[in-house]
Amino acid sequence: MTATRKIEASESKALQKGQQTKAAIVDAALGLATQIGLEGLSIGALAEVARMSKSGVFAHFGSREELQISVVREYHVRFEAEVFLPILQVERGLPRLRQLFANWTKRTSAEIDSGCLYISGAAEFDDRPGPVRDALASSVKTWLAAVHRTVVQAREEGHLAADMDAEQMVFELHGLILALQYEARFLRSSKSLTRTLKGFENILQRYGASDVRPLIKTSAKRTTSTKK
Amino acid sequence: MTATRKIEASESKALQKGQQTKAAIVDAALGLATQIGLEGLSIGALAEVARMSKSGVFAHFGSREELQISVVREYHVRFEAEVFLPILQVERGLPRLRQLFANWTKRTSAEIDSGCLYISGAAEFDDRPGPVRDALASSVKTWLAAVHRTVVQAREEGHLAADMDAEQMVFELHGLILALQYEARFLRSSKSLTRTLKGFENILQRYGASDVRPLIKTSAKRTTSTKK
DNA sequence: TGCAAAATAGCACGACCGTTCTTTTTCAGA
DNA sequence: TCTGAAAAAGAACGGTCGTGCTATTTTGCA
Repeated sequence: MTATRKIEASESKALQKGQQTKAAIVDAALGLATQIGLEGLSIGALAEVARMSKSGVFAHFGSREELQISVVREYHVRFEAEVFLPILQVERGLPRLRQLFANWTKRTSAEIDSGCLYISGAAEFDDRPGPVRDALASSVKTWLAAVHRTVVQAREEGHLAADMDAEQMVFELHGLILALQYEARFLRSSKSLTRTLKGFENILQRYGASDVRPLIKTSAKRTTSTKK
Repeated sequence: MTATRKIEASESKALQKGQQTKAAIVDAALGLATQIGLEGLSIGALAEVARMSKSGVFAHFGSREELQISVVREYHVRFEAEVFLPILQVERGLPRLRQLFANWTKRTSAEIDSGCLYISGAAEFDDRPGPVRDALASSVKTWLAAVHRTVVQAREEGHLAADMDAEQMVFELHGLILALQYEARFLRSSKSLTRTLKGFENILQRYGASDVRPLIKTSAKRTTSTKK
């Protein structure tokens, strides 16, 4: 009893300290991975950035693969916190969908210099099965499902056409983001952001957005749904 | 003079033989690169596939970078031959644009197993300057310019709205292809092809295509004109 | 057929990789 | 302050990498 409590206490304290530096390592690893890719992420380079020894870094993960998975998980948390969670405070329907795409676009634009793990990771692991790929795909699917839910809500609120295809719309929105990343980051095209925003308005119009405005502000006409 | 001719003759013969095996190496390298990426392409693995020694392979290129560039160039040639050149025999305007996108989609679909160098390469080299990146970007820009030209022609033929934004349309088409590749190859979604074709029709309608035919229902290869 | 030259092979190098094992340092709790 | 465990460092391993250098084989023409 007493012995057990003692061990637990020391463990929890030690874990706190250990995971603190581990978090710092993951933070540095995330920076490296978004720049040179998950595959290019090496423990030696990471140790140099983190100002630690190779084995010191390695001990926190046990394998390179586990390190990569930790990076993916951390990216997921940050992506969610930056893009998804804030939109929950915007009223359901078209306003929230607009804010979602605005956040998504903003994040992707900010990543033109750093790189998006969901995109570079997909290219690296698209035919490389394993837990890293699984973690990546799981995160992306979670996000796309959230986008889909937001679209469906907008339809339910009557802000989109009742017979519109939500999955199709998500596919097209995803395409805009991918094109933004590709043309801005790889082709260094400066017009990509404008094209993306314009494409979003086109899609909204296509799917019968009742209120097609280029900007986000003001309130929607109806907050209650007319049709399910 | 005689010496010159002799040297030239022997060189041309030797070059024929040399470049013959070199072509075989590049062919094998292309297969490897589309699977594991340009960065993952190693001379050792390539030598094994080509059933040659490492140094035997290496001698043909002088550096790994030169090998990568050769692969990019070969990919460009094949892409052009498969996607671009055939559409020149279709009448200008909307029919040709339709055929272009059909070929593009077809190629991308076929590459779900093998991988598209223009997409994986972009992710790998988006912030890695150098001749490989230049070769990749140059090829992609050439292709996108061809797409743009085809769109402009369709507008000039009166098949698209006179005031439509050609660059914007190309951007959105590119997004569809990228989403197709991403969702089919990485997320293993079976609906991607249908979504891409539907998205194409949406875009055509958006930009005022005078002849909006659904590509999905009519499986027959009914082109508006086989020869013009 | 002989011969130069091209094509290919063999080999070794330094560098970096992930990983393991051992030793040292750090640090919280009694 | 002492102590034992956790954290970090150090060193070494087998492996692969790209790339030179040197032989050997193959090739095409006089």
